[in-house]
Amino acid sequence: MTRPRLEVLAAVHDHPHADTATLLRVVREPLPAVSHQAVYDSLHTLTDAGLVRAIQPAGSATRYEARVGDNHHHVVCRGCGVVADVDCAVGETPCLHPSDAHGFALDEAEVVYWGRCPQCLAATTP
Amino acid sequence: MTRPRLEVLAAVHDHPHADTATLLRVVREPLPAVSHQAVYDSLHTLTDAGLVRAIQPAGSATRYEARVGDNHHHVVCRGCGVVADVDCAVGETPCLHPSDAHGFALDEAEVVYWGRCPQCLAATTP
DNA sequence: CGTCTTGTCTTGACGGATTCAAGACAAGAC
DNA sequence: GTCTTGTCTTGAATCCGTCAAGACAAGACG
Ligand SMILES: [Mn+2]
Ligand SMILES: [Mn+2]
Ligand SMILES: [Zn+2]
Ligand SMILES: [Zn+2]
Repeated sequence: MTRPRLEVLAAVHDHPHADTATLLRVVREPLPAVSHQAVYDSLHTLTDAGLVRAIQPAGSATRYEARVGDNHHHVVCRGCGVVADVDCAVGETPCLHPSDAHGFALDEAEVVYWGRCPQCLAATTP
Repeated sequence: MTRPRLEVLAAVHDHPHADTATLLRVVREPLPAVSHQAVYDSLHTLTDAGLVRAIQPAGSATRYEARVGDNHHHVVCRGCGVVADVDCAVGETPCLHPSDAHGFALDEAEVVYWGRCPQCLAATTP
C-alpha cells in the first residue's frame, strides 16, 4: 500500500460514483505530482483487490465506488448522468438465476435503472 | 429508408449483438463503398426509431440487436465478451420498482449477468 | 423543365478515455 | 552493497466515436 494507492482509495471513499478525471483532480490536492497512469493503475489494483468497484454506465466514463460486497444497484439519469444507489429489492442475489443461462457460470447480476433525476425532471417541465 | 439504412438493418438482424466494426464489415459486402459515418448515422437513426437497440457492456464497444420491445436481458462472458439473450425471469418489467428510486422517473431496468461462457470455461479448466 | 430545398452520404480531421511502452526510482532480499 | 521486484512518471499511441464541410440525389414548387 503506497501513498498514491491510499490517496486514491480515500478519494473513492469520499466521492462515490466519481469518474476517473474527478478522482485524478481530487488525488492531486494532497499529492500534486501524481500521474494519471498511477491513478489508473491504482484503481485497477484496488478493483482487483475488491476494495473498490467499477461501474460503467453507457455514455459515461468509468466510475468507482467504495461500497462493495453488498450487492446494491444503481439508478442513472439519462439527462445529466448522475448515479445514485438503490438497494436490491429482491434480496441478496437478485435475479441471479435467469431462466436460461446458456451454460454460463454466472458470478454477478448487474442492474441499472434508467430514468431522469428530480433536477432534470424539473428542468424540462418548468 | 435508403440503401445504407436497409443494409444496416439487415446486418443487425443477421448478426445479433455485433459491434459496429463487425456491422461495418458486413454492410460492406453488398455495399462496398459505404462510409463508417453512414453506418454510425444509420445505427443512430434506427435506434431512435426503435427498430434496433444498443447495448454497451463494460469493456465492449457498442453492440446492436434487432430484438426490441420484449424486455429481455443479457449474459456477458468476462473472458471473450460474447453476449447471449436471456428472457426476464421475473416477468414483464423486472425489478422496475426498486426500494428507493430517489425521486427518479424510471423508464427501464437493464440487467446484465456476468460470468464465463462454456468455451472460456473449457479453456481455463482443460 | 429548371431551380430550390432538404436530408443523406463521403471524406477527413478531431476528441476523450484508456492503454502501452520505456525508463527512473525506491525498498526489501540476499 | 548489490540485485530484484514492483511501482511510478512520462509521453506516445490506440480505440471508438463524433464533428464539420462539402457533394450528391430526389422531391417540391414555380
Ligand atoms: Mn453505488
Ligand atoms: Mn439481446
Ligand atoms: Zn439528471
Ligand atoms: Zn467466453
